[in-house]
Amino acid sequence: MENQQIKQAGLKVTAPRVKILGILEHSGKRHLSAEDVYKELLSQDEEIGLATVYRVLTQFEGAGLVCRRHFEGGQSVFELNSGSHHDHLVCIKCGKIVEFVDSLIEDRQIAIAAEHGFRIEDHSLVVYGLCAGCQNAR
Amino acid sequence: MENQQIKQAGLKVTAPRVKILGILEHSGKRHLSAEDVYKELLSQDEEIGLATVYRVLTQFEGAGLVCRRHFEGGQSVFELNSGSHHDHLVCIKCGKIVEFVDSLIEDRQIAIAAEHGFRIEDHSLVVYGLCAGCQNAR
DNA sequence: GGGGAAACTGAAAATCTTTCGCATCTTGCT
DNA sequence: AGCAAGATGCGAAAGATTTTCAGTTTCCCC
Repeated sequence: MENQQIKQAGLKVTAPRVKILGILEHSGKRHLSAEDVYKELLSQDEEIGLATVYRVLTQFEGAGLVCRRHFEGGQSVFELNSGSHHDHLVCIKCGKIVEFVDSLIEDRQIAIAAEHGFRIEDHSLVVYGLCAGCQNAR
Repeated sequence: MENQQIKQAGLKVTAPRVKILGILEHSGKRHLSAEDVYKELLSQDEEIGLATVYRVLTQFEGAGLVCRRHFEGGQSVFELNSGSHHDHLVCIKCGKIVEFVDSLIEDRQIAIAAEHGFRIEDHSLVVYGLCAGCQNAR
């Protein structure tokens, strides 16, 4: 259960952390902004401040439990770290997010970085477009 | 000259716009934050407010003259739209930015988007790492 | 070449997201 | 239970960007 993951991350098991991890695991969406998490907590009548949400999410990120993504639009979104890296397809109209992995692209990135003398630490590929539903909707 | 580009964008030709476009074209760097542009204006003794810099850059973006990029680190950077799309390699230590284009990756993106029913509008691929210089520096 | 409406601008105030400061609680260990 | 380290909540602060508003400028037409 959640407590183990938190403990293994070297963090104390506290109510806010357990709640937040629970929300990340059981909310319908895989990608939540800090604000989303906060609203969800409020709707559950939890007395947890927004500052704590940010702090906890940042700690979880440091511990490798979640990943922080900076899509367009100002705020960051967090998602549970599912182990494998993946990229995103984001619908600019409805916000729908599809994850994908493509080893061909990954390989090319490595090759390109090498050509320029870079050692890759991380990367972010986001494709913005209209999903099938939104293309028809207009 | 700059005036034509501004006029063609449907914007009035004003001193701030001409100056800012000039800076984007003639400053050494291709990637400038609003703050960078503002500082450059100050160093030229121009009486142009930061708000105007943001307004102008946003208008230029809407007109397709420049592209706005959201790299990690809070602030956006703007670059002249050179016509062709390209991706970026960013050094997380010194901030060095290298542009690249890879048709293999572009093609895969299109194929992947199609598989998911998306129509691509835009995309952003940023690879973060350490450039050759920074790898040695430690 | 002047008049005026629409567009533009600077400065300050307002927003928005995220982080910090600090006094007060909790957790984990003894 | 008892304590020190670590957490939390709240309000304030910070940083980036946007808006407001009143005064200015540009552009088009006569």
